Amino acid sequence: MEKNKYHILVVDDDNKIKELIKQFLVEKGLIVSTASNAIEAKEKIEFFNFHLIVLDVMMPGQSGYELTKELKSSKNVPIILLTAKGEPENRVHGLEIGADDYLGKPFEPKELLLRIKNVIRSNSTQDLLEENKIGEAKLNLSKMTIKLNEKVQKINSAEKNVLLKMLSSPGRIFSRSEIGSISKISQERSIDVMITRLRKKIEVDPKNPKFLQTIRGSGYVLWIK
Amino acid sequence: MEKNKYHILVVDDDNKIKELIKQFLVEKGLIVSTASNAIEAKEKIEFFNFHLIVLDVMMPGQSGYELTKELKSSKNVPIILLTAKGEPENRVHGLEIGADDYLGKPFEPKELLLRIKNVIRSNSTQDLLEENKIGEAKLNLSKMTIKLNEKVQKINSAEKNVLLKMLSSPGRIFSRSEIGSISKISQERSIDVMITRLRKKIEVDPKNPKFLQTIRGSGYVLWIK
DNA sequence: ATTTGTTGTTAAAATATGTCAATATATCTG
DNA sequence: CAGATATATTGACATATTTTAACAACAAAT
Repeated sequence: MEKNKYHILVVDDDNKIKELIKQFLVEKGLIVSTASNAIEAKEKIEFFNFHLIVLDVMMPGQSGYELTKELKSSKNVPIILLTAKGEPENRVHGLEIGADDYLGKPFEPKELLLRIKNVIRSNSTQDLLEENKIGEAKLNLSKMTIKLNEKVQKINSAEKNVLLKMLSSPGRIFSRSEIGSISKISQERSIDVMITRLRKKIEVDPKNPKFLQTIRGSGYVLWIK
Repeated sequence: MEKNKYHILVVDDDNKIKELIKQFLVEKGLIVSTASNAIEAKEKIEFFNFHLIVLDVMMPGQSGYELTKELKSSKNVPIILLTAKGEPENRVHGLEIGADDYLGKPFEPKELLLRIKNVIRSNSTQDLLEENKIGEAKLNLSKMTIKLNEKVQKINSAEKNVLLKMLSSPGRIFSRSEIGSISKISQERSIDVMITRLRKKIEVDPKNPKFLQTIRGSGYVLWIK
C-alpha cells in the first residue's frame, strides 16, 4: 500500500480514542481526517471522497449503524465499524447493512491497519482492472475482454467504464443518468440497448439476468455472484 | 514535486471547503493563499505570482468561468476549476475557455493534488521529457523514441507533442480539435491516421488499443497502465 | 541531381457503435 | 383485471472511426 495515497475518515465521539487512532494511522503514512459525530462526518463526506471510513457504532445522535445505512444507500465508500466490547453478534448486523468489516474494542492499532489495508485492497480499481468474475464470466477489463463459455467477447470503452464503476460497488443501484454519464451515452433508450448487449456478454441466460438486474424506476444493479 | 516551492491560490466562497482544501494542501507542503470571491482573488493575483489557481465556478459576483476567461486573456497562470456535482458537460465549457483542468465536487483531495501536480508539471514539461512508460512501451520524449518489444521506433514532433500533453493528464479525454491544435494537424481524418500510427508504436495489440482509446463522439484518452 | 524517407492529406472499404422504431414483455397502480 | 408506464428486444440505420493504400510535398542523404 502506497503512502500518502489514501484518505481516511475516523468518526468517534471519544476524543481520546479518535486522536490515538489518527496519530497511529498518520504515522503509517495515511491521510486522516476526523469527526466527532454523524453530522460532522457527513459534512466532510459531502466534500471529500474518502477511501475509507472508520466508524464507531456507539455515538450520541445518529448511531454508526444508521450512518452506515444512510451512506451505503447513496455512496460506495468502504466502512469499518468499531463496536464496544460484549456485542459479538452485532457483527452480522453490521455487515448486513453494508459495512465492509467490523472490529471490537479494544483492539490493536496494528489490527485496524491490517483491516484497512484489506478493505482498501479489495476495493481498489487497480485490482478491478486485473481480473474479475461476474458469475461464470471472466472479465479482463484492461484487455477489454469477457470470456464466457469458452468464448471471448470484446467490449468497448463505454461498456468497460460502466463495468468498472459498477464492479466497485456491487449491489449499489446506478441510475440511468449516472450510467449515461459514465458511458457518454445520452439517450435513455440507448442505455437500455447497451445493457442488453452487455447482458449477452456476461449472463448465462441473458433473458433472465441474474447479475445485471433492473430496478424499475431507479436504474440497474450489478451482482457478482 | 518539491515542497515549499509552489504557491497556490484557492478561491471559493464556501469558507469550510476553502479551509479544508487549504489545510490539506498545506499538509502536503504547498504554500496556500485563499480568496472568497473574484475581486479578492484579483487583488492577490495582482500582488503575487501564483503557480496555480484553484477556482470554484459557483461564486456570487463574477463566476469562476468569467474569471478564468479574464485571467487567461492576459496572464498564463494555470487554472483548475471546481464545479458542483451534477454538471458533467460543463467540463467541456471549462476547458474550452482555457482552464487547464476541471474537477467535480465532491472529489478526493488526493485527486486534486494529483491534478495540481500534473498541471504544474505539464507547464514545465521537464519531468515528462525524461522517461515515461505507457504500458509496455518505454518513451524517451526528448530523444523522440519509443521502445516496444526491443524495437526502437521514432516519433515526430506532432506525435511527441500529443503524447506530452496527454501524458500530463492520463485519463482525461482530449477532443480531436484539441489534439489537432497540439499537433498542428488540421484535418479530422488525418488525426485518425496519426492515432493509428501512434498505436502501432505504443500498443502491444494495436487493433485492440488498451492505452490510447477512442471515446466515440468525444475524442481519445490515454492510460498509462 | 537523384534517391530515399518522412509525413500530412485524401480516398475507399471495413468495422464499430450509438440511435431509432416497432413490438414485446414486465411491473405498478387503482 | 385494466390501463398506464417502464423496460427489453431486435434489426435496421446512420454515423464515427479504423485501416490500408496511394499520393504529393518536402527534407535528408547519397
